[in-house]
Amino acid sequence: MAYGDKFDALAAPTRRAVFEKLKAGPLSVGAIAEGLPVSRPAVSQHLKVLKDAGLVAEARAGVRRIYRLDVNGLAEMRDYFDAFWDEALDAYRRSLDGGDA
Amino acid sequence: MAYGDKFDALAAPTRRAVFEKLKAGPLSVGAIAEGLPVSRPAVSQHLKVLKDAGLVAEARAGVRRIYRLDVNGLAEMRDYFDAFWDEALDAYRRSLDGGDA
DNA sequence: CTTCTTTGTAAGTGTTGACTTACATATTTT
DNA sequence: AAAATATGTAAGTCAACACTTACAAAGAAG
Repeated sequence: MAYGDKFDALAAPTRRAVFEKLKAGPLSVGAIAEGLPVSRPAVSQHLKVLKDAGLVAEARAGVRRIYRLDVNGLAEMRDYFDAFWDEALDAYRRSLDGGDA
Repeated sequence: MAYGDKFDALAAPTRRAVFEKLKAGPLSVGAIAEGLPVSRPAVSQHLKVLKDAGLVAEARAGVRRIYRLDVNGLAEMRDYFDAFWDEALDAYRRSLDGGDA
């Protein structure tokens, strides 16, 4: 739920690959694992991390599980960056103002 | 230089703490380490990772080294998110259009 | 109901990396 | 030039974690 978990989740390259595959649209676990250089269980584990971090969501369809990006989680990260950006620029402006007056 | 390194760099909690401290403005290594629950050399190592990732920059001032946020690196991450966001929304819209027509 | 498909989970392994202490280096100060 | 300050680097340790294979579960299909 915290953005820290999201950064953590996106740190591992394979997990980022999984994440980026879902950018094109919802996919089953098998479809995600296809083409990736790791085993299918590994993909399952990565999906669990991404899901716990709130970056992907899951829907059951028969025996398959369809994963998709979680728009709320994405928005949280974007907001974090926007806020960070604002604060950093703010501090920079302040340093110019009162820097050596 | 790739955004992957940036995600990597921001994955470790202590390193994120270092990063966030610099949000308020440039600081020396000692000042950054102050209050953090790790040794000063650990902070030096974290700063190296952040610098290699292009997230912070360094300036020498006498015997001290002043670290500050690297605005270009921040912009790269923001751009990555913006692009990701756009692509994801695009795919979502396409799925609504041709989904079951 | 048995079989096949799709997925999650358990257990084990090897590597990475975050951290520590000890030391080297460079600049300021006296 | 000697002492003190501020930092980077080397070496070693310990835990976390990404990955594997083997197994369990649950629904689809024959």
